[in-house]
Amino acid sequence: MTHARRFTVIDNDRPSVAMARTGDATQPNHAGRTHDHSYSAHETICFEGDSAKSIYEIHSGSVMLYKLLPDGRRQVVEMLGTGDLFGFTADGTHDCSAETLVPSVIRTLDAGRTAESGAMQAEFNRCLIRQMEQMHEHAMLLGRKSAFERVSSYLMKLVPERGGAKCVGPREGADDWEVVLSMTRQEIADFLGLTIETVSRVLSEMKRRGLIRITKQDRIHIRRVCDICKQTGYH
Amino acid sequence: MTHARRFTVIDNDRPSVAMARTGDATQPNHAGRTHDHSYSAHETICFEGDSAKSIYEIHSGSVMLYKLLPDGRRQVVEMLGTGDLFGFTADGTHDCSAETLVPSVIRTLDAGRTAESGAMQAEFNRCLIRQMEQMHEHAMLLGRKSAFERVSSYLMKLVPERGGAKCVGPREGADDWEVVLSMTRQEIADFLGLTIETVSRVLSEMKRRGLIRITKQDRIHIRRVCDICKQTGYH
DNA sequence: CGAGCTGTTGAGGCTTCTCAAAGAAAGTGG
DNA sequence: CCACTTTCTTTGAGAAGCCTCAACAGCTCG
Repeated sequence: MTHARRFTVIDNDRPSVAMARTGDATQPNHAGRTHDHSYSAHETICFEGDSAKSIYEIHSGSVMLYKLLPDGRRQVVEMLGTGDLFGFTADGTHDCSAETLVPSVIRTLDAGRTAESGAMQAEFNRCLIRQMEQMHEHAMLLGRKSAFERVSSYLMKLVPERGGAKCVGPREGADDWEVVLSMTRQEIADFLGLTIETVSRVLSEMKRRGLIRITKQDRIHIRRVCDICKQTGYH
Repeated sequence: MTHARRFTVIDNDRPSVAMARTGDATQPNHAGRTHDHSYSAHETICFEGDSAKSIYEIHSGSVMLYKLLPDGRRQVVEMLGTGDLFGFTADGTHDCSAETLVPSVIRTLDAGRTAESGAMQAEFNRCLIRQMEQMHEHAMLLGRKSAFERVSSYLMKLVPERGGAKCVGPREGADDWEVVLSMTRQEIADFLGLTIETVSRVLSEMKRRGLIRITKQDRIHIRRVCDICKQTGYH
């Protein structure tokens, strides 16, 4: 068996914080039934298995979606950012839990209403397609990449406009970059299908090789972006 | 390592089995711009990187989508069946290759046209949401399950109405079932993020434990479905 | 300043992979 | 219909990678 720290649903259970939140501007915007809701970092928006009454739009901030196995193994299946939608369901219940990574404003769209609007359908469609392509890429990472490649791929996701097909190539002069991690090591591990120790070891090894400097725990300075990119498995 | 080979596309406008499937958002309007093509087993429908001119609908049969790394590592990211759609793209090129697993009839929908129809958008979204939920589940499998759990999960996918949330439970009397594999060991391995040897070893181990009998290479008799289900990680 | 987290490092073990070879099954041509 | 080739599958032995367990270090906050 693989995998490490086990989560229990209890660990993540702090809905009261979210509920107690105040100052939510209720904006009648789209089809009439939307609310904006502010969350601080690491708050749960919805739980796997909850009956789904809404679709959520990330107005600002970022969110991770994850699933749990009964024994507590966790897999973070998606990382989403501003403009992304989540909470779609085929059968009326959410298949994932959703948790903020940073302070975020989440717009709640009434699920029944939204289906009526054609423009919104098209927007849903665009968003789902983009997310689906990311899932395909993530499946490749989880199924076929080494720990080193996984962490490298993760870092590259955090460097804007670099990596992948539409990479703009190294900047003139210095090709360094500082990424800010909004996830803990545990969350990164659960995203990459690794253990926390392995993530830590890979980062230490990168440090040893002079590829990165860890300035603060959540700040990683990449000496040359291209060097990390070459470790992602795509070169 | 890759099995990608191009075959000649045979034109064949055979009347459709799947047509009765649902209310036909797919059938009438854009009749000017759809074609049905017949493929035999293990033919490639489109390649990763191809410019995407169409969306495909599986009229009958089944299809796998896969991605390759430059060094030849392959990940099968989705398995699709009758009624499923694929070939959606965010940037104009296919992010996956698609290959039939069994003889299949594939309907080609002109990508430009389809965007106009609201009914079709809704159908696309339904399909994407279902596929997205499957991707989430697959990410869990790839990131967190052991080889034994992966193969068990795979077998359960092939037993109708069993496993997952909407499992109907064991039948009265015998709880056995024979599944027909439409994938080779290599394809199964690439789907499950394992090697062909590991898949083979797990199946042999299941045989040794009396959980299954392999009647032909592509036919597996499950002695008691519940026993396999208990090995999927969900119990 | 100590408690409580989060992250790092080490030693050892287990699962899965790699490499190699042999055994079935399926396709081919005489 | 049978030898032959090719492809697919199974099995074994050994290695590698990642995980588990355990202890320690560093940061944060009262």
